[in-house]
Amino acid sequence: MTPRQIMHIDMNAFFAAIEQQSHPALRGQPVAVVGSSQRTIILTASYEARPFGVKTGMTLNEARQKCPALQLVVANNRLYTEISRRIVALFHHYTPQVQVFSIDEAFLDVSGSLKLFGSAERIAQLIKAQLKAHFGLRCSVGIAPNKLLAKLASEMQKPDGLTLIAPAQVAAVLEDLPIGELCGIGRQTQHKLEQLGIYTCGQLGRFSPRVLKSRFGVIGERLVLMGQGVDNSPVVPPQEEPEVKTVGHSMTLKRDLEDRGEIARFLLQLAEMVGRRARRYGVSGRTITLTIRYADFSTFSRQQVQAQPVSQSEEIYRAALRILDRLLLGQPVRLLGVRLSRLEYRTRQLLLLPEERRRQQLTGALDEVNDRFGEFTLMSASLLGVKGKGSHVISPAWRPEGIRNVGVD
DNA sequence: TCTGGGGTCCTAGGACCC
DNA sequence: TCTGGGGTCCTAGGACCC
Repeated sequence: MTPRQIMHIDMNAFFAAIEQQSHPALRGQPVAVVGSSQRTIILTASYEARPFGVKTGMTLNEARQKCPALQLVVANNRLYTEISRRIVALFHHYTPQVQVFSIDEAFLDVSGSLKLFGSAERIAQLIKAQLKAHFGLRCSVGIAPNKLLAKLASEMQKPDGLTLIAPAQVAAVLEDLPIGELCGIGRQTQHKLEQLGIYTCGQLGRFSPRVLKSRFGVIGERLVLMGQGVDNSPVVPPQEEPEVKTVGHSMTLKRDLEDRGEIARFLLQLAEMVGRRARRYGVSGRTITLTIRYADFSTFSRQQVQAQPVSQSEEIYRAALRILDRLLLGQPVRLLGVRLSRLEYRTRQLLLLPEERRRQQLTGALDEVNDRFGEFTLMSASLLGVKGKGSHVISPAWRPEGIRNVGVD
């Protein structure tokens, strides 16, 4: 069996680069894209800002301290989404096997396209040239026999990189590579592995799967394979991706709240956002989860199962409120979240009572107006007292459609 | 002005049933 | 007074990704 040729494409400083393209004055400047709310963080830093130490996840204060000349730009989600869609369309010129991994990352299986275009490297060069010509954007490309290694390869050269890992090079590349470099091994797992004396992928690949399984459960066996660079997971195009399993929204409040009435109004806002998206997907769900983060950042959640699946904002709101009513709040609340899960995709229109159907139709019309004119153009009366819109910032992890599928099968 | 927001998957314990 | 077990559903938390 000939090895697959998998490509991972990572747009370099995607949001910041787009802003620099649309605002020439920002070109060559240290730029950071941030959310619109007050308690936001750095979403993306341009390559001019990175040498100062400005990084994703930083607070604005910290970033400004490190780089006083930093230009802050509020994220323009619609623009990023549109450009992402056009870039994915460009990828489809080279293969139908495109997996959108996030708004700025994709996997391409080009194994079937080599005869047409010559080689994977050639395809990468063509894509890079087109991204530069059409969008003025750079990317880092990794080419390898599987997704795990392609992703690793694309990380190796930034910005504007093109890195190949041929099957014969895999063992040498991994031997001394720190385990934390692999997608799927985060800080906690890295720390636990290090306690076992495992620091490099080479060591991980030689470790006993049985011992790791006893410590890590199912992923233990996978970890050894990852250390060996083995990953048979396919590139999954959007139409084959599994259905979304949960729909939720959360928001960090402008200031910490103690008043239950105020908290309830934000819950209504979140329930409305969740309900509207659920209805747009055509789903309803039986489980509603309320998440609370206290001022000290400790976070917990409580859930409630409904007798029937729901998608109406009001029902979601009432469930969230019932959960809140049972809680004794120990501290001021910093963040609120509402999530709908155990989703069902059947819309059982025929089973509805006439009254319920009328209400659904009304909600549908409300959704349509909101979709066209933006969040909260129309809303329940009790929401009118809430100042400001939902910030609705998307992160680079946002995807145009479908859901993420990390993992090594 | 310390620390966003959207997801998936796994685990562990308890309730409950046969 | 003894201390089975398998299965499912539910809950809460934590690790991971961008």
